[in-house]
Amino acid sequence: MSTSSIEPSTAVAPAATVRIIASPQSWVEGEAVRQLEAVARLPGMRLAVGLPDLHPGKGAPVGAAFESEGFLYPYLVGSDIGCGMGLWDVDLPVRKAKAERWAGKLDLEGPWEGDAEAFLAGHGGKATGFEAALGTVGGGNHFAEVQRVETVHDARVFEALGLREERLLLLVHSGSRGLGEAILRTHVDRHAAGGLAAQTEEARAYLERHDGAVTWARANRALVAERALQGIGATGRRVLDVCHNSVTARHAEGRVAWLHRKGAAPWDEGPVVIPGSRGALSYLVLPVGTGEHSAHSLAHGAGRKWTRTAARERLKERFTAESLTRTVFKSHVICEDRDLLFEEAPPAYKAIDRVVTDLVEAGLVRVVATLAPVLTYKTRGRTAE
DNA sequence: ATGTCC
Repeated sequence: MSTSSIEPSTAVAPAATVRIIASPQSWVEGEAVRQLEAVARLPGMRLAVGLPDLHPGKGAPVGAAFESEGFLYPYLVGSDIGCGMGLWDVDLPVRKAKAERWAGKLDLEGPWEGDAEAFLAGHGGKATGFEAALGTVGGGNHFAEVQRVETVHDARVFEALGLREERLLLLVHSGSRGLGEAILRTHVDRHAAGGLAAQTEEARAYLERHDGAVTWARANRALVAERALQGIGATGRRVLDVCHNSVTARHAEGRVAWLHRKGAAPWDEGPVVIPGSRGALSYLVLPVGTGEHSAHSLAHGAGRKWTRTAARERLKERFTAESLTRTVFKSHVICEDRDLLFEEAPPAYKAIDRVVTDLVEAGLVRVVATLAPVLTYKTRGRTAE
């Protein structure tokens, strides 16, 4: 056995530890693994973790967390800085749900009538020039969804969160809209996918804008929730709000590690919701154990199984658009963009149950409750022929 | 993902 040979490449830049937390049943595309390994070779990278929703992204994979030292990488966070999930406890019993009536009333895309700058200030944010978009849900996989409790698995934690089985919930998935995109573009214009030395003025400036986008995105989810609640004639209380696209400093043993999350929920900020696709359950989970193994991160959703193009092609043969506006839970989907309806259909995503089971078996979470959709808002506009 | 390609 030889112990002396060193790969020339590792002698120059030792690759980070690469770890994928997924059972064989959680199929992970080869391209996503290649992307994870490529990230692991970036200067300063120490740990690259793929979560069970790992799938290929634009250059860097989604459903992953990366820890580096000395350098940070805006490109790994991506353009939707601050994107995440907020959950509201709705002051309305399930039996009062009027999905069809509500469906006609909701508008989460038109400009908000109120004072966006003041709303942002109330949530600790400063004006950025993007306030016209505050309170709009955005496109792609973003949504606002009224939910009901399907099953409570951990009554003690469920009750400690002030939740009640008979009450409706509201889950909002949205981000920083044009703001995060503009911040990343400024970086990419100069550095492409390259990183920033952590001690530089440029890194400091990026982090300041990044943190502003995280605050903006959180305020945005709060305003989307406020508009949705107003639309259904209810009030609500924010139960949790977590961001799954960010870079944050972690201080340990006198060193600073830069924790990048790209489609990875935090393990260290209390309970999180891992949403299923619109036709599947969402999971309210409590992080447990130690987060070291998973870079203090969790899966952020089911994870795409088919590309948007493939989903359109395959699903248009199997389903009508009309049939996709109803789910197996008898819930409604407001999605007047026909292509998006196919792109976001449940079969385009992995099975959320398996993704969550993988997290449970990895000792990362305990399931508190499952949540079923009642009414999902995707989009009203853009009716593509 | 994106005041998204006019």
